[in-house]
Formats: sequence, C-alpha cells, structure tokens
Amino acid sequence: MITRKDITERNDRALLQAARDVLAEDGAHASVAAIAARAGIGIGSLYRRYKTKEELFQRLSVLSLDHWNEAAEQGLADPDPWMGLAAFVCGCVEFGQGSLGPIAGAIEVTQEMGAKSRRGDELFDELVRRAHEAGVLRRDVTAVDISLLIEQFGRSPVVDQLRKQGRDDLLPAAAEARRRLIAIALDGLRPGHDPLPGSPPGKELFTGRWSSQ
Amino acid sequence: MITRKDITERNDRALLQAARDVLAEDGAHASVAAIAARAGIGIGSLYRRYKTKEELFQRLSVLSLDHWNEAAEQGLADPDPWMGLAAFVCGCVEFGQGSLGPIAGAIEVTQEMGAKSRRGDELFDELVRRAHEAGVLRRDVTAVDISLLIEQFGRSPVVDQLRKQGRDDLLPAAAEARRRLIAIALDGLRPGHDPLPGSPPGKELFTGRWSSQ
DNA sequence: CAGTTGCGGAGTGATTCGCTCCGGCATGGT
DNA sequence: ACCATGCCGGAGCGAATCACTCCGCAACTG
Repeated sequence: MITRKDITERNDRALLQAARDVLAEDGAHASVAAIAARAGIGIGSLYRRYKTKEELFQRLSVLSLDHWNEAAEQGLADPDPWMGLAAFVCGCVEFGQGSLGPIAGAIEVTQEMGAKSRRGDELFDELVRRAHEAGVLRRDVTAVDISLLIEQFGRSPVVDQLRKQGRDDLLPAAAEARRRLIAIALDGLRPGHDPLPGSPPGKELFTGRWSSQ
Repeated sequence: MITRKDITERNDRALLQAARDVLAEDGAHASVAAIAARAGIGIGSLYRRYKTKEELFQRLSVLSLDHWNEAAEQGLADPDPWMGLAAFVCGCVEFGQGSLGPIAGAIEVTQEMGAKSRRGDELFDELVRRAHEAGVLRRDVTAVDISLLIEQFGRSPVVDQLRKQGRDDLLPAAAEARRRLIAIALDGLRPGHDPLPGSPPGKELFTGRWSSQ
C-alpha cells in the first residue's frame, strides 16, 4: 500500500535529482521554479522541505560529497586498479558530480562538508596513486587533471540543447553519445602517449569540492 | 596616429570576443549588459552597432562558421592527417566554437549561415575521412563524435568559476589545464583502444551548427 | 569657436526572481 | 457517512534583472 509518506519520500528523491539536472543545464542561474517543475511538484512543496534555495543546494552538496566518497571506496574495492578508476570517473560523471561547480562558490561551506571533502581527497588520491603504481595510468596525468576532467564532463551541452528544443526522443541517444566521449577521454588517460603540454595543474584549480576551506 | 575609427574597430573586436566569453560562461542567459561590461564599452555603444541582441548573436554565428571553415581548410592543408585534425580541434575549442550551442536554437537561421554550414560539413568530413584512411584515427570514432567533443569542451567550468570568484590570477593556469584535458581527449582518438560503447551518434545530435536546416 | 559625431550610463516598462500564503483535496479516525 | 487534519499546488508579492531607449558630455573637425 502506498501511504502519503511514500509519496513524500519519492517527491524528495525526484526533487534532488531534478535539482542536479536543472543545475547542469542552467548553471548558477537555475531557478527554484524550474527545479520544482522538473521534479513534477509544486513550489510550495519544495519550500516546505527546504527553507531556502541555499538549504537545498547545501543538501545537494552533501549528497554529492557522499556519492564521491562512496564511488571512490567502491573503486578502491575493485582489484583492477584501472577498472576501479574508470568506474569511479564514469560514476561521478553519470551522477552529475560536475554540475555542482556553479554553486560551490555561492553556498556556505559547513564543517561537515569540509570533513567529507578531505576524506574524499584522500580516497581519490589513493585511487590515482594505485593506478600510477600499477602502470595503467600515464605518469604525467595528475589527480587534479582527472578532477578537472570530471568537472569538464559535468555539463552535457548536447543534452541541454535537445531538452530546450523539446526533442526528448533524442535524449537517450545523446546520453549514449556522451558516454562514448567519456570513454574516449578515459582511453587518453592510459599510458603510451606523448607528454601533456604545459605544467601539471595545482589543487587550487579544482573548485568543485571544498577541501581547501 | 590613433583615429576614432581605430578605436571603433578595436571596440568591435573586443565586443565579439566578450560576447563569446560571456556566452561560454552564462549560456543562453547571457545578458547584453554583461557582454558590454566585459568588452569595456557602454551599453549604448553596443546597441549603436547591433540593433538587437539577436543581431549580435547572428553576427557571432556567422563569424563562428567562418572560423570553422577556415580552420578546416588549414587542417586539410597540413600534409600530416593527424596534425591537421588535431590542430582543427584545438583551434575550434580555443576559438570558443562550442560556446555558441546555447544560442543556436534561439536565433533565426539565414540562408548564408546554412550555406556556410554545409560547406563546413564537407570540409570537416573530408578531414576525418583522410585521418581514417591514414590509419591515425580510430575507426569507431565518427565525425559526429568529434563534433560533440568540440562542443563538450566549448565551455570551461573551471575558467567560469575562477572568473566568478574574481581569481583572475589563476586564469592562465586554468587555460593551460584545459589544454591538457583536450590533449588527453585527442590521445583517446588515436587507434589502439577498445571499441567505444553504444552505437555511433547520428548527425541530428550535433546542434552547434545548422547544416540540417 | 561652432558644429558634428561617437560615447557611456541613467532610466523604462516588462519579465523573472526567491519566497509566502491560502484554498482545495486526499486521507484517516469515529 | 462525515467531519477534522495535514499535505499539496500555484496565485501573488516585492525585489531584482532583463532588453532596450534617450540624452548629456567629451573629443575631434573645419
């Protein structure tokens, strides 16, 4: 039997997913009305659950950090260093990890988020270090490079535009095409290529998470 | 001697470059005021040159198509099929080709744009075909894949966020890091990798240009 | 010095924003 | 069957921002 509580919980999940989607499409300009509409609920219901827009974004950030850490742990659990790293990258992109960049600088960073972020950094660094030692990741690619890659693939301009055009029928094909692009980028991470141009990026460039604060 | 006309021309170039930058950052929500401010000119000056926002965007689109075609011709002029293709991709990303996606569906498409776009498609297809024949591009990567890749790298979330935080000192480092990411993706295009997941994307997915209209 | 030309930005109505508040309806107890 | 309860959607609010206009000022010309 479906109770009212079930509906509330389903609405909550839909809300958070919709918030990620709309954020990925509209960036920092994402409006509360758009998020509620995408989730299929009223604005009033959204504001009953979260007092302000910022509270919703903070909740989203915490969820995002949790997902990052869980994905990193699962990646480390894989005995194959390369498969573990690749699954981590794919999981983060699919989750919409990179779509939170635009709000990272706009919300207040709590102690909880700082702690989770530091933990995530450790796990991720270990994931990359293990791949380097196994020789399955090119030496000149740093952890920050991969972080930036995840953030770069956070938004999907093709999906955004098709959605804006109302071509929902093409969305699955667009998602598949995006996975192909990610596979291409992952292949570029494997050893056997020329050195990358420029100097390795510093940690301060990766702003999607909050470990520096 | 610097005449008033020189200043006008410099302002015009600055305006178009600023429009590309702001479009890349803010997407379809890019405001005329933001473009004028980035270009360092007044709003009135912008509206003296372009009657409406759409007229500016149309001019930007034509310039973008011209750049695409010139870059493709230069790529074909390179005797090395791989270097020609790589230079084309880098040139398009650097120019900000992918940043025009958000407005592609919002402006009226002129006959001129359609013709230029078709010409660009031919050149680009030839560039890809040549690389395939020379065996320097993996067989399962299509021209549409590469188009989507260019569009994917059109926006730079790292640069966007640093600019929003006012960390202009880090912008050169961010641009360099982005070039490293593109180099990684380009390496992933070379032969010797596993087949890409899913089926090859169809032309209708690439909406950055207008050849289908 | 008068005339002209390109310039910046305050101002305008329309739109959109985050957010509040209330009428309506499904639910559950009696 | 019937009311009481509580969650739901969306109309409505002031504030902010949008695309765009208009005008006074500064710089150049003859």
